[in-house]
Amino acid sequence: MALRHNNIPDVLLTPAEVAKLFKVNPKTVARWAASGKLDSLKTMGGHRRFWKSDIDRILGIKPAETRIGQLRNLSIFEPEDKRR
Amino acid sequence: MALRHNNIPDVLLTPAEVAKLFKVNPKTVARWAASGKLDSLKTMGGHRRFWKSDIDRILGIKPAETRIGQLRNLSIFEPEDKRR
DNA sequence: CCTGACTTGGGTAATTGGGGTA
DNA sequence: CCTGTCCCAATTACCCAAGTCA
Repeated sequence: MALRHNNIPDVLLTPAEVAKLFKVNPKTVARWAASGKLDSLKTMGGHRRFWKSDIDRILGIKPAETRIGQLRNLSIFEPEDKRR
Repeated sequence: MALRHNNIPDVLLTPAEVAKLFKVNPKTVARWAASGKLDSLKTMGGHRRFWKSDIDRILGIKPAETRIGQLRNLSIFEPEDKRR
């Protein structure tokens, strides 16, 4: 799994990041989400975030790892006595 | 294990942890709390902590799919109207 | 030519990110 | 080192008009 500098895997992507991957306008990505073509969740402020696993699967880059699987691997979900 | 106001066992997350989960800046999480969009409590030093169950729910993760969620699924911790 | 479905781009308001500071 | 707060620029959401095409 791709790890960031802080050892936390990238799970969500911003509209701009998705747009760069597909080489489309960020506005187009928003329309994909609005029309249900691409699943997304929203921040408390209403901005969209996309599941990296969805994007990877669509791009055919990686054998899809489930969203839950990715989240489970986050260190903050480990038992507190085994952190760090 | 921290107990929430409704006596349901829960886990607390720091602003940085919540920020990573939502792929936003920690300062954004602080704004959510300051504006009442996200429930939080404050440590004795004035720093915020967030309820993991809140984050899970917003992210669209079913309780059964998380560690703490497994505990919450015990019927004795479930609200009457939601027991199964 | 007209029509309906769809896509694209502009304008505006709101949210977010990053710097500086405490 | 992490966080809270303020400021300002960048990003995004949403609405709506203009354009495309069958």
